[in-house]
Amino acid sequence: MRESKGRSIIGFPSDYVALDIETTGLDPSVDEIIELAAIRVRDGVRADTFASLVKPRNTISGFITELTGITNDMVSGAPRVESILPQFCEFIGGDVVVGHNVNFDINFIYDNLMQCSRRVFGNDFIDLLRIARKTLPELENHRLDTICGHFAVDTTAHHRGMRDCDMANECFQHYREVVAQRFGSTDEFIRMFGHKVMARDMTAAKDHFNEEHPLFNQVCVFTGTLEGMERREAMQVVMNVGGRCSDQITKETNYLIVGSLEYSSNIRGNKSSKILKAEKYVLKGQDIKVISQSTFADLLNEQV
DNA sequence: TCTCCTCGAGATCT
DNA sequence: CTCGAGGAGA
Repeated sequence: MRESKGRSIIGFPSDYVALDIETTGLDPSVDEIIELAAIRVRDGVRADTFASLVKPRNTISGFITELTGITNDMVSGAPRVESILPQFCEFIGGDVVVGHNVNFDINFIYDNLMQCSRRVFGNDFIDLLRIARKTLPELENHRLDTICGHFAVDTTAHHRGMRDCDMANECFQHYREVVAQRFGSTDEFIRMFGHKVMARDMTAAKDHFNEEHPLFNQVCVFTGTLEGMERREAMQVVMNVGGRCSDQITKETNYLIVGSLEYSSNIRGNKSSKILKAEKYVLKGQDIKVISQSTFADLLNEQV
């Protein structure tokens, strides 16, 4: 299904189409499009727009009217999807499509276009939700209105097509700046996206260390899932006290910090390969300390 | 060291 | 769906 769908990509082009649709529900196989909206951007500025209500075959539920403000009266004189969707797609052309959780919109467009025109919608797309999660991990959630709140973007008339389109597009501009600020540059962000954070890529946030700290110059390896903190954060803390991080047990390893292994697929409470490897090295006389997360926390807080 | 795989957890869209 | 963690194999 959806064989010729475009690919989800990460990027910050200056030419693209931002879009948003409203529907009668969440499921593309049973629900219908009731509004289409798009903004064509050229050289980073809004060049043209497209907006239209769409008349569905079934009536719009009270819940959806409450949510979007779109009533059955409003769509009674609107075009059917089979007549307006091809125009919409013509407006989009071959552009990269941008939107918040745009995969949702793409699926509705793909299925409807296939059904009424036997054509595929193969445009590549940039899902701003992915960029938001990577860029603003500290937010409590990554719903569009929450992100707009963070960037002080106006959310008046939220859940109408053109407004959501504008909101997402404004957020896109903000991501550019935040990404450049937090990752050095958009190019660096794109390069790192989707790659595991390797221990060797970590750098300390300062260059002066207390050489008496128990983790100073100690090589630390993590296994399992930590509680209340991501592995990346933990590695950062180690770096910041002058320690070093590695992804695998070697002759250089000093500490193995063990998180919870119960969520891991092929482990199921058993020992991970890193633990087994560490125990082998210990038998050969190497001094690897296998410690729990709480012991790790104690070491960090130790004042010398 | 690198790429590709599996699995479970956790969100977001209307 | 996307992501992180760990594993297998080259």
